[in-house]
Amino acid sequence: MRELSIGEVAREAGVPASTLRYYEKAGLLPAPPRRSGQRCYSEAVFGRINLIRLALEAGFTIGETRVFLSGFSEQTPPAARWRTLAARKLEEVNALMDRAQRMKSLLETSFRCRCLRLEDCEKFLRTAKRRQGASC
Amino acid sequence: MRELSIGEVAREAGVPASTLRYYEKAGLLPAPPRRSGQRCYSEAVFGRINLIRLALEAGFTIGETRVFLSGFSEQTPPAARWRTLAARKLEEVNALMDRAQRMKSLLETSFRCRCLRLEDCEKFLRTAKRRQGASC
DNA sequence: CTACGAGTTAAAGTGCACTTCAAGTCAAGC
DNA sequence: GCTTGACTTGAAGTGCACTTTAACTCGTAG
Repeated sequence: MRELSIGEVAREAGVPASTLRYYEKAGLLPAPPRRSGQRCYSEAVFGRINLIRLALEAGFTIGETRVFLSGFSEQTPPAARWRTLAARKLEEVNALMDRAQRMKSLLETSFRCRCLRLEDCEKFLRTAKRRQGASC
Repeated sequence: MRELSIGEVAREAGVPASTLRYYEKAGLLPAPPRRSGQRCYSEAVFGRINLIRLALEAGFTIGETRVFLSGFSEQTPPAARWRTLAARKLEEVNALMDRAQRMKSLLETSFRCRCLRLEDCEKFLRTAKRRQGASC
């Protein structure tokens, strides 16, 4: 299997080397073996990096992402702690999608309509807050 | 129209008073008239606060939110700058929803399946990254 | 008159996710 | 042997969105 320096991993993954070191110190990336002091990665690291980026971009903190990842690497069935986190995060992700959807509606509507006063769009907002589909 | 102190607004809107002052200094909330030095809000402030929270929760920065709000309050047709921002942000919101959807799929799948090794789920991830619906 | 709670300000502090810096190590090329 | 470039470390710095602090002013109740 191909062996990669931190610079190569950084280039291919599109993540700064400093970030990879940071993830390692934070416990998100396992410390790879060293060749004369330098990190020597296998290609498997890319999958791990993708998981980390996905989790962080979905709103996980570093600490939560660590638990999330540990849930995958344990040999035992998913730890209760991980399942709890996953369930809670699923709700958060749902809430995030809700907000994003509302913002999206608001942006799209504001392209179509020509509210001259903020108040009008606040009315839209109040409607959009609970159910979407109001006209402005 | 009802006049409200910063404390009342804070309580009813569920936002700390310090945050309202911060929004004012940042140019997100218009400075309300003062009664013997103290801020005297009208109920209209709640709509504005809702807009701000929605924008921030959808990933707008403070600066972007300021432009976004100014687009609504101008008497002229939407400023070009605002339309540009809105278009760009619409794309970002779409990307955010994409990532959230992938994270959601990943979380839901990891509830259903029992990956014993991280690698298996990385395979899922790679599939999920482009199109969703892979089985683990 | 005094005490109190709620408000005011500028300025400093916080937590997160990185990023940059300073000083040093290492292998390869000239 | 010396230089170069990529790497190493711990520590300090950055940007954002607040939050806390310190010292102060008000209006009202007792």
